Amino acid sequence: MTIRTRFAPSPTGYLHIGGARTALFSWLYARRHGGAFILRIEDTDLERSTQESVDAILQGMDWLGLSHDEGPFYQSRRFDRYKEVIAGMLHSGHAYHCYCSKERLEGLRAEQMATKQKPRYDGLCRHRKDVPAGVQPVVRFRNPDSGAVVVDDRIRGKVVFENTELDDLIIARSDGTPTYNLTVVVDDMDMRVTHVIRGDDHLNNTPRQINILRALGATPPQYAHVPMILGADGSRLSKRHGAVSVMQYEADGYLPEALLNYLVRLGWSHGDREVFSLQEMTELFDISDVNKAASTFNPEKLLWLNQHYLKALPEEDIARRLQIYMERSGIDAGKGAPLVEVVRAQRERAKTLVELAQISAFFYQDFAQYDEKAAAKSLVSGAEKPLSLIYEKLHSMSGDTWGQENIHKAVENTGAELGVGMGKVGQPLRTAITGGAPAPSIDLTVYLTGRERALARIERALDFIRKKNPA
RNA sequence: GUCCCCUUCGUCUAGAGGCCCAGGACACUGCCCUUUCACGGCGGUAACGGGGGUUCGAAUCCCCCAGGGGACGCCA
Repeated sequence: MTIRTRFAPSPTGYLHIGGARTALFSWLYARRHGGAFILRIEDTDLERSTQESVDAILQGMDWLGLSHDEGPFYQSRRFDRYKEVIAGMLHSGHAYHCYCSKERLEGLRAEQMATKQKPRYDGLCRHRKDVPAGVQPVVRFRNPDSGAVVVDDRIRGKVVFENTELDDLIIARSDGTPTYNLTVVVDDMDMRVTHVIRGDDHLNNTPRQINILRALGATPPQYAHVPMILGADGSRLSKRHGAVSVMQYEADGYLPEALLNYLVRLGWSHGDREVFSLQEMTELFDISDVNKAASTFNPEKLLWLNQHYLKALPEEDIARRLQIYMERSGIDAGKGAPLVEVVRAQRERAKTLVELAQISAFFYQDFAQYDEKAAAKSLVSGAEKPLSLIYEKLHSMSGDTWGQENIHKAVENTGAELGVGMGKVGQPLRTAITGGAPAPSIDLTVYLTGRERALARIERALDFIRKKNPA
């Protein structure tokens, strides 16, 4: 039997971290077994579903590289099918019309809570023969009232629910539209989904869904409920814990490789291994190796992985991506050293692409002002001589002598001629060129900045020193 | 409140009765490398929620408690 998994988000917001991880697990499981990964948009709640959310989810999946084989299917376009199923259930007696008002239901709930009972529908309309006038009824599933349902979960093991704990849930609203518990069941059945991998907030829905499936004469799929991802304070991950939208991470300069790697390690592991490419996780991942306990989202580790990939991926690849971030911050990387060379020189100094763009900006455009600390430390009166001398040496270099090695010699000679250490030359020069930003070795930094730009920066530094220390 | 689930360093986790006075990773931290910032190398601090069993022996099995999370909607 071919493995078929699905990711079924409801388009009421962006693709968040938790959703991305369940999507990843489903995707990995399907890929691992040469199966199919289905994308389904659960938009039966017409009030809350939006096209923007659909787009955001699609965009997030695309950025992560979690490609689907079938879909996206929209539940809102399958209403006829659901109506057909509901009619059948009504006909067979597995469902019935309920005319109870919302007020009665609310009262019932309040009463049950007050007497410390689990709130549930009392079944008043189960055997109702009359049809109250002027009331648009909902449709309820007639849940078995005895026995138990065993959910044999691939992650949790066997979980038993007594049918007496379950009530008759609404499968169609009074306006005739179907609800979640009916649509998932029908779709998973129609789409021949073999493994339902989803958040464990759905574990409690599972016995109801199994009952509906049985009423429909279908065989329930395999279930795997993955634990939730919590924020640092132990509560459900939300906006106040920082970024939760997958695309926010893209905006912040994270690499999808890093996010995927971080996510897969949340609740899953393979020995002591920490780094996995998508290819590697596909080979190693198994749903039954997923942990049962919820895990806390840790931004620092994500950052570490991001830096790891910034260092490990091919430099041309990083350069190509960096280009986009340079453009976003208004830096024209066309005017100056090839971006690949800058990436090679700078990448171990940044944790995100945004940061990499920031610390590399000085190669392509003048900085607004010096870093205060750096200027106070190195752009002092004693730096005037070394700067003037290195200026002359650099100035005398022409297009074909302008190279890292010659610059290195020039810096060395400047120090030697003035009888001072490398620090007395290198430090001021560094600040003059970079303004105080983190940078590679001084010769490489000067070289990549380019002759004209470097000379202009030294002049600027000399001006700065003279203004601060009038003769 | 009721039902369901969970519980190893601050965090992610390894561990499926002796290999564990508990291993790896992030973070933190000491030293080394480095006349910037980083990278890197070598160390360090730090955990089996509590209580009962079972067993020659328990982080691993059983029970109870506590704590946390989830569900209880004409949301998904």
